[in-house]
Amino acid sequence: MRDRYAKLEKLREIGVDPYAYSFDPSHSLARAKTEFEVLESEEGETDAGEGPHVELPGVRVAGRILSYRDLGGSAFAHVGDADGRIQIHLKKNVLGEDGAALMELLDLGDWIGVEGDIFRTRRGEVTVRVTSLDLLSKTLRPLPFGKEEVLESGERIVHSGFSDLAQRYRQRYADLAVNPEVREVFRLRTRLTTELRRWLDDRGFIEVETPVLQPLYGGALARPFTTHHHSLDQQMYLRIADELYLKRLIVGNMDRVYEIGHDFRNEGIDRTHNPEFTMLELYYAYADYRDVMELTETLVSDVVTAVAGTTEFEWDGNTIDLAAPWRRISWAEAFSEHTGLDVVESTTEELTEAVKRSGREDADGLSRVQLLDSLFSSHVEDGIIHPTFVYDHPIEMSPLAKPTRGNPAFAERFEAIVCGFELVNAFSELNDPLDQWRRFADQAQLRAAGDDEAMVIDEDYVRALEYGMPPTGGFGMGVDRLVMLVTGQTSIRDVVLFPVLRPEEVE
RNA sequence: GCGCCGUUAGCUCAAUUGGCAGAGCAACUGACUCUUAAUCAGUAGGUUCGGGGUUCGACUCCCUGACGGCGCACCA
Repeated sequence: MRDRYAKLEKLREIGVDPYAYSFDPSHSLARAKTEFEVLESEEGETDAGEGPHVELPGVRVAGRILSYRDLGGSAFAHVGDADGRIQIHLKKNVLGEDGAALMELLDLGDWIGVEGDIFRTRRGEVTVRVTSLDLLSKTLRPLPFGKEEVLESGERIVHSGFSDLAQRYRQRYADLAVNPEVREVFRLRTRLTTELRRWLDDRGFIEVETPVLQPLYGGALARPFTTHHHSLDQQMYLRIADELYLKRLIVGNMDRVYEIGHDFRNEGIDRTHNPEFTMLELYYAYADYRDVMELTETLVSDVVTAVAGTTEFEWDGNTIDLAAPWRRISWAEAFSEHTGLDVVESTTEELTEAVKRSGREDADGLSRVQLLDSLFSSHVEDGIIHPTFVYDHPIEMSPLAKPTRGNPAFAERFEAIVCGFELVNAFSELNDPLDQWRRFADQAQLRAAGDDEAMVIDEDYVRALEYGMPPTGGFGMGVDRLVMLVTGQTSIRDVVLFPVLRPEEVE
């Protein structure tokens, strides 16, 4: 870095501002290249060095220097921007004295703007013959570039690239700058959320924003992040779910609503859990959970097709197909199939025994619900690879869902499970205020008994239900997890730009 | 929280049994005006993650701490 500080001084000495104020490109790098190729095909021959000499004159482009090959009197470099790269040819006798002096002071990573004509070199690469060179921003810290090889097939091989995971997450800016495939993951992520919105907007859903900072948390079973509002002198929480606010909107005659936003859960971190994650929740009037199942499989299947052109994905060694329809199996059936136990008939002692056998030592203190949940996660969920709706959960596990018609020990709820993790959770939403009150009361009892993930009573929410909520279906979907499936990433950290990490000291 | 593995130059990695800490790329100096993992000649670059210990001697062995990966546990 010391060398680069010296270059800063030299730049100022020769009258170059190392941090320019602006530049006005005529083309993005990708467009410049494409436009040249179109021109070439219109004018005939494209054979390198043969045929008519085609040029696209007067192009102004900008980007970061990715590679540099100094040949003395001239140099070749690759310049990259957000989604393209192009080779440039710098010649000292063309650039003149000032330009030549500037060339001497360039480093990998520097931002430059150039003007010139595009031609194809003898070796066949589309290249800008630079007539004017501007430094836009000097790089003081060397970027961790690898050496790059592009095979005839167009495949890009990086040698000794930037691969230390911790560093890549902490210095995502450097990761993005040198690893275009990382940029591609996040570009695809954005296309996916854009398509989700388009799909929902087309069907009359409206996007809303509900509070992230809440006086009470609810809508899921999880520990919250807690904070304090000074002037109200009140405990506040970061939301763990959007659910209760969105359903208040259904009460308020907003028939179809959705929200894409961050939820926060104060739980462990692993490859499918980041404490802050993106949830899509939607609710619509007059629907039950069967309707939501159809909506779910259609939505996912349509949206992934729109962004990836396929519903088939390779993920962690499995090939999965997200095309509708998805398999359906009842919770009780899946449970007895994989554990050999009956949900209703089994005694709490039998369940406790089974949990202990599955390797968990704290089984004795657990409630029946926790036992069932524990067995389900360890025996059933992990084994489900292909998209599957598991429906009709035990009602004690589902305090916001209507009882299953004709079978009130269960609730009209489903989870969509793919590759061993939960992608979607949905209900026929409970709209009976008296029943909802009883369910909250049951949760309060669990809480009193020491289950710190049980729900807290939300009296205002019950008041809203008293005003009447129509029959409603709704779901919550883990957007990060869908992005993981579509991009083939097996860690949520690879689809979150700045994942939660332990703090470090910056040198 | 528990277990296993890891942390060496800016980046990617070596270092035999405990015996002089090395390479490629990047950087720097020089040569070269169609190169593309450019090439050629040379130079410099280190608190071997931190702290403690064993030893004549520690990158290497022991203890401890930090950070990371994987697995388990927790977790809609």
